[in-house]
Amino acid sequence: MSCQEHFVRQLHERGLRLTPQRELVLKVMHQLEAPATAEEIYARVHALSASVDISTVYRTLDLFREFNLVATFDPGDGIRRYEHLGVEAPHHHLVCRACGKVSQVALEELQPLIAHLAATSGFVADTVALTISGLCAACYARDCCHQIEQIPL
Amino acid sequence: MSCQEHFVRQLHERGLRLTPQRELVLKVMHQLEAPATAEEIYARVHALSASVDISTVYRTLDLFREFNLVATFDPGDGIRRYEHLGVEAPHHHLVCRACGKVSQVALEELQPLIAHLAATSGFVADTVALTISGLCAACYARDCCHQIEQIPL
DNA sequence: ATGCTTCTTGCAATCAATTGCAACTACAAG
DNA sequence: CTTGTAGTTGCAATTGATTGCAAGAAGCAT
Repeated sequence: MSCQEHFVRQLHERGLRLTPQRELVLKVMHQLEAPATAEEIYARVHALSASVDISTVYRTLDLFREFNLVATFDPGDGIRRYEHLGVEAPHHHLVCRACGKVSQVALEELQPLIAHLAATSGFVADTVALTISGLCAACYARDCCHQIEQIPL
Repeated sequence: MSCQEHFVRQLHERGLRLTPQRELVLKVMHQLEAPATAEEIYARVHALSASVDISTVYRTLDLFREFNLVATFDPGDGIRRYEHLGVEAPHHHLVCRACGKVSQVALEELQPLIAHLAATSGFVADTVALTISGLCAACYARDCCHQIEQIPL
């Protein structure tokens, strides 16, 4: 089953409709080889059909996220990136708070934690789109006075 | 050493200054008994001194975050909450994507994961302010068709 | 105290993202 | 094919948050 067929089926399951706008955004997501901002995605959609509004792109990307067709993360600059799942295996993101570098972590590496949370509190963590902030190895080495201590009132 | 003294010392270490505005925001943070939005914090600061601008509140809260005086998280509504550390022990947040409920996880529970990341990639995760999205036990039970499958292109 | 340098502030403009609403349209039923 | 209805869109306004900049003030040295 193609991605588009899968998408149509998920739409139907929820009583939603396939529109030209949604097809265009899906097509653009397939062309992306790297995570992109909503503005970048909008630019590509706009090139295909100039009448599509950016708010429609945002709404469609939200829909894709609900359907787990895309994952989102914020590399720390406050601008959300959308990443098509299927291009790469689902993975989590480590974002360096100092240099902004984004590295990936395979799902499996977080499995013990996710299993632990499920066992202790019943919380089922999303298996896509977890973003962990911190310092990458290089920045940690540079910034050695990063003690995090408890402050008394 | 009081929180304020600690704050002044951290300011001096970076060549920054103690201003009435920063003292006010710190005072308001101490009065909070629950995480608050920037707007709520601004309202309290404004009540103490009407001339303080909201952009100053945002800048000051950013500073507090750098100093690990506050932690921030987004419970899923797109509005950031600021939480004074010291009122409660530092902790991570589990945010339910369906009902918005926020539960807390002690630092220790994530220690194995953090240690694992440090060992494999050298990435030092922040020990405050990690937010994990997912479904709480109740919503998971209700929403049973949450399969996250890999979509072929 | 006084002056000087550098940081900080308030203001307004801006940015990314969301939302209300009326016009429009996908699509199933007849 | 036609119709009806509920989902969808474009537009404009709005929201939460950030930023550029000139005026102002903290804090150090004299």
